[in-house]
Amino acid sequence: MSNSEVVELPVLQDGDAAPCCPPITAGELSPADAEKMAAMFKALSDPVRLRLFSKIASHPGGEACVCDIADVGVSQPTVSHHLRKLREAGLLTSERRGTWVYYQVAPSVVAAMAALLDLRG
Amino acid sequence: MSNSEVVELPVLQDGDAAPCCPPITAGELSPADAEKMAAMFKALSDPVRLRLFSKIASHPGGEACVCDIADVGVSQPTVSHHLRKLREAGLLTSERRGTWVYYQVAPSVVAAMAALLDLRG
DNA sequence: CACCCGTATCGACGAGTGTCAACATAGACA
DNA sequence: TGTCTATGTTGACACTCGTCGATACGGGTG
Repeated sequence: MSNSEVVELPVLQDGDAAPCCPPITAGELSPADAEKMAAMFKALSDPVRLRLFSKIASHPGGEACVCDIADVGVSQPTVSHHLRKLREAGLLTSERRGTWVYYQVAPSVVAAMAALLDLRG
Repeated sequence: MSNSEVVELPVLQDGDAAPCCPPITAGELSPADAEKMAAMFKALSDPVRLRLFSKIASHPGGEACVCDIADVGVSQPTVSHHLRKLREAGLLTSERRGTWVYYQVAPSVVAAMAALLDLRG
């Protein structure tokens, strides 16, 4: 349940505070960078995953129990499936505390997302 | 070839200078907003599309002829297919000038993308 | 007009994705 | 130990997606 078995953590987490890829307008994306960025976007390209992610991100501390966010109109296994995808993409981390499992937004991701969506024009 | 037949232009272009959706950390995303945002992310969730988009975005004026960007390792019909997807997602616009077709990055998208990717963790 | 070049569309194929019901696993508690 | 609750995993299904070759369209140029 910890994240130790996650094979690859793409994008935004390479060092600690620097994004993996140059700005998209700075020049042609290398195939490798394109692959990493696409993986991140892909993880966010499903409405259910987006709602799960926003529910977690908008919780105090950027963390939430599965039981608090599971109401998105799909079955429980499907919720679990989507949370796994987000975790494998490096956007979430998970931690079991007693009976419940808590998901947290990976640190550097929040700011990047907020900046994208809060941007005026 | 003009964009007049595009059925829906999602995200980031509703008014002119305001994004369609609230910041992801501001609260739970509504199902409708999640759908719109997911459509945008989906358009960017393919490495080939990402490279095409970055090639156009990094060209002077944010515009490029297809012939200048077509070298991404896939066949010409596939390039055309991906450019259409980006256009249908509202991320690009296209215009025919004589023999060649030019694609431009939709205005508000550039800044948002750059902000996301240029952000320091 | 005929020809060539740049780009879009069509049809088909294999691979991947979202979803569910059924089952498995892990803690809490009696 | 046994049972209940919360979550993850498995297997199957329909559907979508990325890709290509073949073909069509549109505009120069001869």
